[in-house]
Amino acid sequence: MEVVAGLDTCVTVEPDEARVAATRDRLVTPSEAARLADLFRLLGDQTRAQLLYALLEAGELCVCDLAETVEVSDTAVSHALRLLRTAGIVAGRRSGRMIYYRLADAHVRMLLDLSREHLRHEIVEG
Amino acid sequence: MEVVAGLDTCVTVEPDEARVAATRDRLVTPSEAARLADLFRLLGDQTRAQLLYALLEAGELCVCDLAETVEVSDTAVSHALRLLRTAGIVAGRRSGRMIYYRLADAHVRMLLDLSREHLRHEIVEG
DNA sequence: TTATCATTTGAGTATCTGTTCAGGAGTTCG
DNA sequence: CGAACTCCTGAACAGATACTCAAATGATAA
Repeated sequence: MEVVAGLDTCVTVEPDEARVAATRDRLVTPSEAARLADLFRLLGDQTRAQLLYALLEAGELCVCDLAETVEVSDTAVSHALRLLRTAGIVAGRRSGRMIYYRLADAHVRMLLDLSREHLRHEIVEG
Repeated sequence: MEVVAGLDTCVTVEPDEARVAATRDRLVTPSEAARLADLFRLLGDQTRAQLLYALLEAGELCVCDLAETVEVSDTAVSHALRLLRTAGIVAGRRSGRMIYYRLADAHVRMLLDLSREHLRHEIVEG
């Protein structure tokens, strides 16, 4: 806990190296953080978020109904769904000309639920 | 449930207008979705995610320790923290020259926890 | 005071991203 | 077959974004 010499960052105080090392051990690894960030980034777009919450409510919707619900173009929905599909967040089922999409990940469903509650409580509490 | 005429999208099948309208009623509003997307977007960056998970483990860390833990520049950490601080996700406490940051939102803490579990289970299950 | 340290801020820049547009692939029906 | 419909794909463009660098702020110590 003494002063450490010869480094370039805040080295004159105690909880430095030991604390950083201890935290880094239990921490998510950089690649885990990258994967988590990838997941959050997919939810972090208004169009995709609306699509996911629509699927959360309706269970299953085709692209054109999703486009109408969210009020964006079919093409934009299709691009958005491709990202979500590639990540395993949604899955599609073909029926004739239509493709019905649904949520395909229980954990994501929980994340959507939890954060919606977060928002509603936040509004109440101010 | 009959065929509806005179519209521009998939109108030849049943669950169209009624289903869209019903979904849209119970749905999060566009502005709610925007706020939720804003929240997720903040978590959707590797640097910020690592910072948040570091704070989740350590409880409280100063900027320079965060920079060392996450291995990015102090300036980049400061920019990242400003976004998180503005959104109310983290809060800072000044002590001398240092500013110690901590998680400031219980719901975000739950989101971080839940999604970390999601990742670890996903890896086990394939 | 001056010097040093921790953090912040603003500008500049390169990269990423979400949309639109035009066209293609797959399906159904006449 | 061809027409109509649903959906997907790729290119291109505008806007967002995350970093670096240089400079400023706030605090401690000599």
